[in-house]
Amino acid sequence: MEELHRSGCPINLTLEILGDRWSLIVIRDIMFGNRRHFRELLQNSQERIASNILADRLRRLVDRGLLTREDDPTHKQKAIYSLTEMAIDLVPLLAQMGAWGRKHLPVSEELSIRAELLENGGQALWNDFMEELRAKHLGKQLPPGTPSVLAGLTKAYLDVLAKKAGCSVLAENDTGAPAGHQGQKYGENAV
Amino acid sequence: MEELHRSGCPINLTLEILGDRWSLIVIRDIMFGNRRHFRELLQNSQERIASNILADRLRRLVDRGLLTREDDPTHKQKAIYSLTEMAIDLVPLLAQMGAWGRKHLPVSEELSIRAELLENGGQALWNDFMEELRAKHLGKQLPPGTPSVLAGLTKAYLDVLAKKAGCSVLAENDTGAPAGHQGQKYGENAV
DNA sequence: CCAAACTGATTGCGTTTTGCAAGCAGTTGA
DNA sequence: TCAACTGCTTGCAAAACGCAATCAGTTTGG
Repeated sequence: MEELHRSGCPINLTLEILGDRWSLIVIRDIMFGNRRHFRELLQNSQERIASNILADRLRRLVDRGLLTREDDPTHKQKAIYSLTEMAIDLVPLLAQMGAWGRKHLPVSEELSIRAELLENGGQALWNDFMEELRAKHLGKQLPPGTPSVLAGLTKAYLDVLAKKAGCSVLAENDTGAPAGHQGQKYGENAV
Repeated sequence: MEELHRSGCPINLTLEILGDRWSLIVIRDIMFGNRRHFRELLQNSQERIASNILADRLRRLVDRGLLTREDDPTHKQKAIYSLTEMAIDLVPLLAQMGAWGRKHLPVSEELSIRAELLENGGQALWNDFMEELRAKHLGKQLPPGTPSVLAGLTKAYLDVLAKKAGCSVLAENDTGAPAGHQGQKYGENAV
């Protein structure tokens, strides 16, 4: 019988799985960047993850039940990585991490807009986003006509990018409405 | 000019500070265990942190603005470590980590009771707890008569311990009221 | 039909971090 | 005076990390 865990504390057990500098980066990219293949994760990585580290983390996350790996029917060599319910449940944690980082660390504007929207949307937005992830990764059916949270986040990100670029070229990207706002469905900082 | 950060993403920047297996354990013990001295952190550590790792983490956390270190006036060699506002702001993150661990990992009953209370208390309880931490670590004044959140969490922990011990000796620790409940101030799973 | 590009990785190798045990100089309290 | 306590440091082996190059099989474009 081997010593499996340092302690039974929930925070410690969570750290034993997620307590390194790459695991949550990989999950973030799959979750918010919709990267489902090895090369997508490797080449679009903002933080330039090394391929051996990526391979190791994907293996570990599959082992530990946060990801599943399946063959891509369109390509005999391709693997598709999907989030499990366990990983989808990390949405509130990632939202809190983003909020804390935004408040205390030197974040860049374009990369923090999604964190800001997620923070302001509160639990209601997180729940909608998690339902969307369940549809995308677990095959769960979604009510038709459901607006995509991820699309909203991505649009806001691109709008900031365009605006920043526009400052030095042409400021022509304003649509009139503030980026990312979708009516009044989600409260600002709901408690 | 050196490369300081892998990217400006809030989640990444947070991981650059907290993304290891010990930093949040140290903060947890100072925050919930009220350990303020090196030896307290070393010897009461559930996870048996090594002294060189502890020394390194304390130094790093002070460097990065999460802790302060000051001399203890009662002992020329003693150092007192205190949380900064930056660290106190981690309460919601730690609460989410605890909630996730409780849901998905093999936590022990006595070590997860505090996480459960913190989760059920929601933002309102977190705010009260943070105010209490500001009083303890930053010298902020608290309205007189304020009940201690930490005391409630600790009592619940000890009650579970006593009940577990009592099962094999004498089951005499029940007070009638469920452990940790303090009237109806904090909602269950408020959204 | 063949070469180029793409697929998910693996290998080699040097550096950094971790983990464990022991030790240390100064301080305190009995 | 002396044992216990204070915040660490040191030495050393093992593991993890990070980088660059590479690999074999698959698909695609000409």
